[in-house]
Parts: sequence; structure tokens; C-alpha cells
Amino acid sequence: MTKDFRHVTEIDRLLHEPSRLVIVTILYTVESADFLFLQRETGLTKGNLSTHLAKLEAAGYVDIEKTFRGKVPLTICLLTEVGREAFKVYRNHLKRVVDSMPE
Amino acid sequence: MTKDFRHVTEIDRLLHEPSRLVIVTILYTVESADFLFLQRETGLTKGNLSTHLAKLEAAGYVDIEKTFRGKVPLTICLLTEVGREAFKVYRNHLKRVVDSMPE
DNA sequence: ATAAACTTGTTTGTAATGCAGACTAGTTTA
DNA sequence: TAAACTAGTCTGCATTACAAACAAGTTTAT
Repeated sequence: MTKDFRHVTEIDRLLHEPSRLVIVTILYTVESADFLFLQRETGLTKGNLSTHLAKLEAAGYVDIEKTFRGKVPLTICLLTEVGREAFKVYRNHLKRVVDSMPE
Repeated sequence: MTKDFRHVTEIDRLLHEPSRLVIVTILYTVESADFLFLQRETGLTKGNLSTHLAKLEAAGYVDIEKTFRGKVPLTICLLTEVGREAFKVYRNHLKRVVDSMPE
């Protein structure tokens, strides 16, 4: 048996998707962001961003608040405590993965 | 504009898939392995392993040599030079990702 | 007035992906 | 000669990622 690298497969798939990781990383640093801000920062299309946010919301990682800026609809996104914890866990897991990789 | 985390999205998707990363990591350390050895080490089902290997072969990351051990068919897998390089690039990319993640 | 363009997203359609069970083909053992 | 084993591939299904099309209203230009 070689060294066991299978721990990699236990990583949080929701955050392992690069698009979602970028979204969550941004939310981790800013605490609150609207839809178009996220779109600009991530470079994602609206449809794609919308889907990823819905998935993160379904997992309880982000809260999505529908509101208005004047008369214009506005979607505010923020990380939940669950999401913050999940990010930290993922980050640490990824660190271990990197450290376990052979030279 | 917040810090730019979009470099994450440029990561090698082929290696970003955990199952394939485990396969390639093993091949990186052993230089040569047969199908059943890989199956035991990775914990993947045959079908899944077969598909992932085919994908890695199509990308030129692994060579697959069909041979026989006595009268029994045997599939030998090994990383190509391209695959070794791709692994190193991915590993370094992942290091940068981890280092760029906020506390 | 009303048409054009913009804001802010959601829904839909499509192609790719991951996964495991069914299947193939041959070999060895009972 | 039937059962069980070895070594994989093929098939089908559920999930995913992605972007284009659509929706619903607002602001600007003519």
C-alpha cells in the first residue's frame, strides 16, 4: 500500500468547484455583496452566478435577501455562520492536501 | 474591486477532480501501476476508474499499456512527462490558491 | 408619448461529468 | 463442466456547469 491520498476525495465538493469557491471567498472577505457586484468580481455570467448562489443558499452557506434600491430590485448575498465555518474547514482541508502532495 | 480571487478558476479541471488527483498522485509516486492496484489504492469502482483513466489518457497525462500476465490481461498505467509536468503545475497552483485564501 | 436601452435577475436547454451496476471475455478451481 | 474468479468496458442515470433566452420593470432619448 502506498501512502494514502484518499482523504482528498472527502473534500467539500460544494466549495471545491472553483466558481463557488471564488464567490464564497469574496463573501468571506466582504460580509455582504449584491448580485451585480459579485458578477463583476467573479466574471461569471448572470445565469451561472444565479445557479451557484441558489446552490449555496440551499446548503445553508449563504443568505440571499431580496430588496430594492429605490425602485430597482436588489439582491444582497452574505455568508451564514455555517458558510463561514465550511470555508474554514475547506481551507484547512486544502492546506493538508497541498502539504501531503509529493515533491 | 476586492482582491482578485479569479485565478482559482484557471486551475486544471482535469486534476481538480479529487478522484483523478488521487490517481495521478499515486502514479506520480510509483511510476507504474496496474489497474487493480489502482483500484485498491483509490477505492474507486472499476467503471469509475476506467473512465477517469481514459480521460487522463485522452489528455496525454497517462500512458495505458495493455499486456498479459501469463494468460490474464493486465493494464499497466504510468504518467507521461506531460502528466508529470501537469501535476507539478497543479500542485504549485493549488499552493498559491491556499496561500491567497483569507484568514 | 413611446421606443430604446438599461437594471436585475430567473428559467430553460444543452453538453459534459461522475458514478455504479450490468455486461463481456477469458481463466482457474472444484 | 459448472462455479467462481480476474480484468476490464459499456451503459444508463442523476447531477452539474454553463450561457443564451426570457421576464419584469425603470430610466433615458426622441
